[in-house]
Amino acid sequence: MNGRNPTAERSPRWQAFYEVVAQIPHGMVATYGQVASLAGYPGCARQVGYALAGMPEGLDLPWHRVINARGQVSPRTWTKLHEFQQVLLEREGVAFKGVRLDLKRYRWQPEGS
DNA sequence: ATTCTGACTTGGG
DNA sequence: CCCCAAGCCAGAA
Repeated sequence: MNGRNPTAERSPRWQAFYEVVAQIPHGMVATYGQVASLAGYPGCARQVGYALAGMPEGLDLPWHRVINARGQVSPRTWTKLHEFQQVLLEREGVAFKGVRLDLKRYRWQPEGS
């Protein structure tokens, strides 16, 4: 199913997810679970993907920098956006090894650690 | 109110 | 490395 913009704006959780995604630096990536935790909602990884699906088009978010824990772009069910997503990442200098990328190398680590 | 589904994660085998 | 079950939230029927 697809998202609806209105719900995104009245849901504080989705709002928090967007805030985190917006902070992912160029050339780096974060997993859904990571975004969820940083947003203050650990365990809600699924909701992150759900929120991004309903992301307003006007919103300028680096949604392509969010991938799954396996280090690969999550395939969409009804669209080919995953292909586009990989292109966008490669364009930022992220190298894919087949369908995956090296998470240890490209994973975003906020504020030292 | 109940059921199903989805851009997921994690732990075990 | 792969596959499976459970947990998770929100929206649609």
